[in-house]
Amino acid sequence: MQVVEESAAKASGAGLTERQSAVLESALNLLVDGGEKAVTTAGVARAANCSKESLYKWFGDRDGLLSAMIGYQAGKVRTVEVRAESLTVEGLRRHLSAFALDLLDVLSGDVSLALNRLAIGQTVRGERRGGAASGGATLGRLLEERGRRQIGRRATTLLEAGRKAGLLAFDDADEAYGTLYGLIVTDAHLRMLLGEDPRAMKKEFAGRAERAVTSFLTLYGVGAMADA
Amino acid sequence: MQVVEESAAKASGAGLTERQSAVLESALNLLVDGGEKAVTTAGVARAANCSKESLYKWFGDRDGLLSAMIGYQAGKVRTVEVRAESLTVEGLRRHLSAFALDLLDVLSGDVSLALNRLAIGQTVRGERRGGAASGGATLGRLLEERGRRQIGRRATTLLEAGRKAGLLAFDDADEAYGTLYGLIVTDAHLRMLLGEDPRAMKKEFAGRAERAVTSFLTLYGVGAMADA
DNA sequence: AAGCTTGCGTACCGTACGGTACGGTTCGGC
DNA sequence: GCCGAACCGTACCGTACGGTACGCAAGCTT
Repeated sequence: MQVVEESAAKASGAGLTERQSAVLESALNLLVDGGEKAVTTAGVARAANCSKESLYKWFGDRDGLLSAMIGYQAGKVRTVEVRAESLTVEGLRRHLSAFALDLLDVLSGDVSLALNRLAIGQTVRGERRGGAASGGATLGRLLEERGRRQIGRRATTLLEAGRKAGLLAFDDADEAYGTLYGLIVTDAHLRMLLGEDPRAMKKEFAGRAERAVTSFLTLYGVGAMADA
Repeated sequence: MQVVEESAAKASGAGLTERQSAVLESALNLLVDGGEKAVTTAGVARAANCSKESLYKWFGDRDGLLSAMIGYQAGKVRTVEVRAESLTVEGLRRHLSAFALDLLDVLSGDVSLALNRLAIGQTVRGERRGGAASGGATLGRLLEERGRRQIGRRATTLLEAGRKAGLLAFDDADEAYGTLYGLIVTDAHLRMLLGEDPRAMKKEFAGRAERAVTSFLTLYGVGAMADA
């Protein structure tokens, strides 16, 4: 039994045909420059040259579509695993700076901002609205799991490597990561979510990243690390 | 010419009668436990026992109503000016801790979270949607001006006082404040915006504030400040 | 007491959107 | 060459909401 559907299809996300991925891509574009209200079922269908009926067949629901959009986008972000061996002072600093820049780049991305706005807009009082199609995971949680946690893992492994190499000192890796995150991002993310122009902020990213890393090393670096 | 309207009316906000303030209060309650979609003109009218016609007469528009809600709530937050004279080492630390706790309390408040979600939900790609009634200020900008900046001023004056007393060392007060903000808040605000239960996080606020202040003093404190 | 303003309650209209149904078309399999 | 599945395009339905209009009661001003 030769299953064509499996050989030809299956893009990045979990069990999505190419067609469906293309549709989600269109939907994301729509979301990016129109906000949530621009993502109407008719609008997506028109933009993607597909029928509403297919949308409902594939995603079940408008909420299902939104969830799929988040899942799809999150699936595209692959965090580069850092090879932590042979970590030198300068190497750690470089890796931290690279991480800081990557983090700022991700957070300031058009799609990321749009999806965060979407998820936040759906959120109500600690509970989330709208039942997602695939198993009850909600948009906010989804975004947190697939985005934040994912990128956090990369950072914590880096920090652990630094500690193991005797370059960093901390008790709780998550706490240290929290500090690093705060130093890097401060309120930039929220300001962008509220509408501040990301392009204007991107110019400051390099300096911001450097300062954050320097401060972080001052706080958690061992010995002469801070001066590196 | 004895103007009754002025003697009897005018609550906290700019030119709002008591009745209107009461209506806005109802609307805020509605927003807090229903999200933006719960704030319908009919719903607000019903909750506040007023007519839709009055709503439109007073606020002109649904967007005007939303703007008024933000302005009203922002008007209620009065930041306590710190008397910066006679600043001691311990005093500075206490003030910083108090600020940190206040900040976390404000950001985790139900109304604050709801309004931030509202403003973020209205935001699209650097521009803001929906023309506010009063002069074109938009929701995101409004929230930023009246909330963030306001509370930021309190912090920067405190930091300036610390520097003048020779307890802190920094070049740019805003930059130092940014660092302080990041250390205190990290990603807690965003997590709450995405639906994390604020009550669960509030338990960690005290410890979080202390750690943040200690770190901040390590970075910017002069001499033995950090050990205070 | 008459008149006017204010504002409540309700009914109403237009529109936009989520969701469904149906006819027509393309494409792979027999 | 025929069949069925998938899918497009569109038309359709119900509902919900923003915004407006009208009728009517309460509280002033004169």
